[in-house]
Amino acid sequence: MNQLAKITREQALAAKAWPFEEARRLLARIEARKKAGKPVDGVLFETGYGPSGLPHIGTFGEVARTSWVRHAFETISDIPTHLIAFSDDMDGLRKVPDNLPQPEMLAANLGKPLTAIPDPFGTHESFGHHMNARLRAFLDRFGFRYDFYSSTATYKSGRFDEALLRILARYDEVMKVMLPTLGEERQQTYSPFLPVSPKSGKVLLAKVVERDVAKGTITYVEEDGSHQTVPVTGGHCKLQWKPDMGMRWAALGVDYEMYGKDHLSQAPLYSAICKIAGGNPPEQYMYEMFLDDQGQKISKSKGNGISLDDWLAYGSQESLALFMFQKPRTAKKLYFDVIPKAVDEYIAFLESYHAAETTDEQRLENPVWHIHAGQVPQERYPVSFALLLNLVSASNAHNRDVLWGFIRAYSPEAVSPQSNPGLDKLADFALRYYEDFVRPSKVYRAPNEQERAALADLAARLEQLGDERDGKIVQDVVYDVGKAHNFEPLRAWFGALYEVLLGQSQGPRFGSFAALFGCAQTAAMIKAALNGEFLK
RNA sequence: GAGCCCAUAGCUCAGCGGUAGAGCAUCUGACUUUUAAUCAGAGGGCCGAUGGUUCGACCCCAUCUGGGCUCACCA
Repeated sequence: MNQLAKITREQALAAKAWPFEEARRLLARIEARKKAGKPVDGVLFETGYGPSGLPHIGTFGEVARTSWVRHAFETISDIPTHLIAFSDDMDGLRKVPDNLPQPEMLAANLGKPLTAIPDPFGTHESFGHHMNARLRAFLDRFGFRYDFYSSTATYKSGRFDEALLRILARYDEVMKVMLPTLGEERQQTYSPFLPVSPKSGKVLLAKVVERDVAKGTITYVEEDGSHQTVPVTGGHCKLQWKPDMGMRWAALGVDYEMYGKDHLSQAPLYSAICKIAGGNPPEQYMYEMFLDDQGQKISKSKGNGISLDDWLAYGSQESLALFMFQKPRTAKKLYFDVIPKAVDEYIAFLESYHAAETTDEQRLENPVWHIHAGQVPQERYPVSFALLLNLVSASNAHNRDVLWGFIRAYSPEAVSPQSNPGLDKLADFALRYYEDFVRPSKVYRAPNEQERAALADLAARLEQLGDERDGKIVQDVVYDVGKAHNFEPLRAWFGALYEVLLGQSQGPRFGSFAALFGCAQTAAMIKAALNGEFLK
C-alpha cells in the first residue's frame, strides 16, 4: 500500500525516468554550490506565464513537468524545494485580445501594464489581477503546489532592485549581448529598460538618452518628445522581455526552468543577462511543441489541435498527465485520437505498477508514480476505455444505467460506480463521446411495410415480457418475430432494427440490449420509431 | 542561415547494450439464433544510409540522406 515508504534514496538515484535525470542534474548543481562554500537553503523551480491569454494545455504541461522534476528531486534530496508560478502581469498590453468583453476600453488602455488596466470582466482590481486569479484557479484545480508571484508586485516590492541596479551599472555589457540579436532599426532605440511613463502610465519602448548609475536613474525620450528621468528600481521601469527573464533568474535565484522550443534560441541570452546581473543561470530543460494531426504547430489563432477543456471532456486528467509525461522532447501530435490511447495506457501503467511481480525500481520508472507523486491510487479498471467506447456506440447506451449494465456484463470481475469511481468517470467520457461524435452521425430510416408490421408485433411481445432481464429469452422473442414475418435472410430483420431504432447499421445483440434497456422501454422506443419521431 | 526533433510491420507508435514489440489494419479459427463485439492464432520489418566503439548495437559516437518544427520583428 504505502509504496512511498519502501522507495530508498539509492533506488531513486539510479532511476532512469527523465524527471530523475533532471533531478540529478539539479543535485549536481547544488553540490557544486555547496563546494563553492555558498549557502544552500533551498532549490527554486520557476514556471512563467503570460497573463494576456488564458492558461491552456501548454501551461498545464509546463507546470506538471516541472512538478515531476521537483518531486523526483525531493526523493533524492532533503533540501527544501519551492516552485514559483511567475505571472508577467507588468507587461504592457500590446493588442486587444479576441473574445474579451469591453474591447474599446482595452483599446483605450493599450500599452499600460496589465495590472494598471481595469478588469474587463469587472470582478477584480485589474485585468492582470483577473487573469492571475484565473491562473491560480487553474493551477489549484489540478492540485499543483506553487508560490504565486506577480511581476508587478515583485518589481514594486524592491526585490528586483539590486539586480536592476547591477544591470544599469553594466549597461554596456547588456547592450553588447542584446544588440546583435536585433534588427538595425531597433538597435537605434533599444534599451533593456522600459520606463513606465509617469504621464501616460504606459510601458514605453523609449530611447534612453542618459544613465546615472549613482542615482539609479535613466533619462528617456517621452512620447511627446520631452525628456523624463525615472529610477530603474521600485517598479518605475520594467525590463524588456529577454533581459527580464535573465534578471529574474538572478534576483530570485532560480535553479530550474523549463521552456518550449520557441525559446530555445533566446535561452543563451537569458543566461548571459543572468550572469551580468550577478546570478548563476538555472538548469534548463527544453521541451518540444505539440503538433496537430497534420503535423502542423498548434496555435490558438489557427484553432487547430485540441484545448485542455477538449481533453478533459473526453479523457481523464491522469491520461493528459501521462501524455505530458511521455517524451517531452519529441514533437508529438496532440489531437483528438490520442486521448483514448492515453487513457488506456494510463490504465495499463496503473496495472503494471500494482502487479505483484513489479519491483520498486520498476515502479520508479512508471509514469503513474510520477503523475501521482508517489501516492498511486489502488483503483482497478477491469474494462478498457477502448472497450467502453465500442460499447457505448454499439449498444446505443446513452444513459449511465444502461451503460453500466453493459459494463457489468463485460467486466471479468465485479464492478460498480461506487467501488470504481475512476471507471465511472470513464463511462461519463464515453457517454459524452457518444453524444458528440456518434449521435450526430446517426441516420434513422423509416421502416417498410413488412418491417412496420414486424416491429409492431415485437413491441407487443416485449410488453408482455414486462421486466424480463434474461437476454437469451428476449433474443428468442426477437428471433421468433423475425421468422414469423418471413425475413429472408434473417439478418435483414436485425439490420432493420438497428437502422430504424438506433440509426446505425450495426448494433448490440438485440436481446441483450432490450433486456438491459428494459423490455417496456424498448417497446416504447419501437412505438416512437413507428410514429416517425426518430426521423426529424 | 542557426538550432532542435523525428526516421522501427500497411498505419500510429513503444523499445534506448544481450536472439525485433504493441494497438489498429489484414488473414484464419472459435463463439454467436444477423452484424458487431469477444476470444485464440497467423502473416508481415537487412529497426533511413555509411563508418566507428563493443564479445555483442534498433539502442552509444561520427558523417550523410530524407521529413518536420522553432528562431531569425514583438512579447
